Amino acid sequence: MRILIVDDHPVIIAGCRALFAAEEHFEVVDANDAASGLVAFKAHQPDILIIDIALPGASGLDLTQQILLIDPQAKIIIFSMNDDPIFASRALKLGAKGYVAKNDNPYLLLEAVQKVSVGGLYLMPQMTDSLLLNVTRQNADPWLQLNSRERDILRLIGEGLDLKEIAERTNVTYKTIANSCTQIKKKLGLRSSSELSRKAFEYKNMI
Amino acid sequence: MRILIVDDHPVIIAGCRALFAAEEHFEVVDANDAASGLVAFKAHQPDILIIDIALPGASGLDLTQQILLIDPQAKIIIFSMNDDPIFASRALKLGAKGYVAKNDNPYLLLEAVQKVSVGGLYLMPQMTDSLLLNVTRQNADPWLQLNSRERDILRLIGEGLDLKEIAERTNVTYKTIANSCTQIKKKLGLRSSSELSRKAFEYKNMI
DNA sequence: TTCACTCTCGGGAAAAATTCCTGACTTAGT
DNA sequence: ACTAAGTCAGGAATTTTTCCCGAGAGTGAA
Repeated sequence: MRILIVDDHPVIIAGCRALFAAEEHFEVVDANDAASGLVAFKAHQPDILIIDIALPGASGLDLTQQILLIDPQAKIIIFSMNDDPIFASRALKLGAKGYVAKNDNPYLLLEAVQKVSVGGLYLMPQMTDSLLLNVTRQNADPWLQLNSRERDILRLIGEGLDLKEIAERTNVTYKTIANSCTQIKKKLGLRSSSELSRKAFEYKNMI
Repeated sequence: MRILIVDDHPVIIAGCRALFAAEEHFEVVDANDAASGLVAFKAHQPDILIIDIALPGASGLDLTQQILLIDPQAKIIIFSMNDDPIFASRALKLGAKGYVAKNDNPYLLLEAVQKVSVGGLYLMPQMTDSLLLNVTRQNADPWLQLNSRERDILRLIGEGLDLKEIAERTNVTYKTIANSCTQIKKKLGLRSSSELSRKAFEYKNMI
């Protein structure tokens, strides 16, 4: 079974390689950003992909979407620093087949690979509960309440632009942006623009 | 030679173990937060410590200080996600003997261990230049310009408190906090409270 | 002690950002 | 064509932030 690991931290790749080296029948290839990940996917036709979210440039979730456009059957496991279940939820919605957080036992990654390789889904145990809760109440993911312009603004805030710069960039008035920000804060339940800015940064790979 | 690795991501520890397993004469022990790192330090008396910065609870820089209080000769290498030279600068000032970023070749870590074990210092190549620049101009590290209350405020902002909450917590007026924030922004060259909040969060392990 | 200096704390007023309310305009559905 | 819904933006009120200033505490030297 061929596994493609996409991660910008070589030591993580080394850790994964060590994990799979202990097992039989695994062949590992790697890439360290989304662009070369896509190239490696086409070149090596891996059975399973293990993709980090926070990559330089395009995020691992972007890469996931690109790969699923090429091969809707691709088996992708997201392996991320972030243990917020909202990331797992987003990843699964995009079509990933598994989610494992890096601060958990790497053995879970092996479990995930085995489960996903036979067509299953895999989620870290502690994620399933909160995720099920989210699924039962409709729209517990507040990010989905944002419209496309609000999402654009959020992304630009995440990149560090201030409202004036965003207004210029998007060719709308400062007032409009300010009003939209008020909306965004309301929808996401944030109390200040500082909190907004921090969330935008924290979740920029997901927006 | 005994090495203690302190990192909250098991896969990183696995990567490091794989790295050292390929060499002779290394014995690796690990811990996954600052508290158990300190315990492991006392228990195993390692020759070299490899410490992550972003640990849950107390940061790796806190742990570095604690360990150096116990043994000023301890040989500590900081191994962090963060490639901002200001972290390296801070780490060395605190008494760490080396700094390697995780997004670089793990082989550098081996180099660092070898250099530090014989009493040297080790810095990633791309850090030395900007660090030397910082040393030549005095006080290029703007964080040092902050007084202790400003630092407190910055830390509380990093924890997500707003100015009113900080005022209550520290028993000073909202006005005073607001004025101090203005000062902090000026000293650090930040343009908005959003930027301040984000920096406070990003650098909270360093303040 | 007394003077000079510095630092901390916080008030007042001006400036800037944010919010709430509103209306004009566009687009889609019936 | 007529509602319904969504987008854009202005006015006015409100809140936050800045700038300037002064009172008081602490320090050190003559």
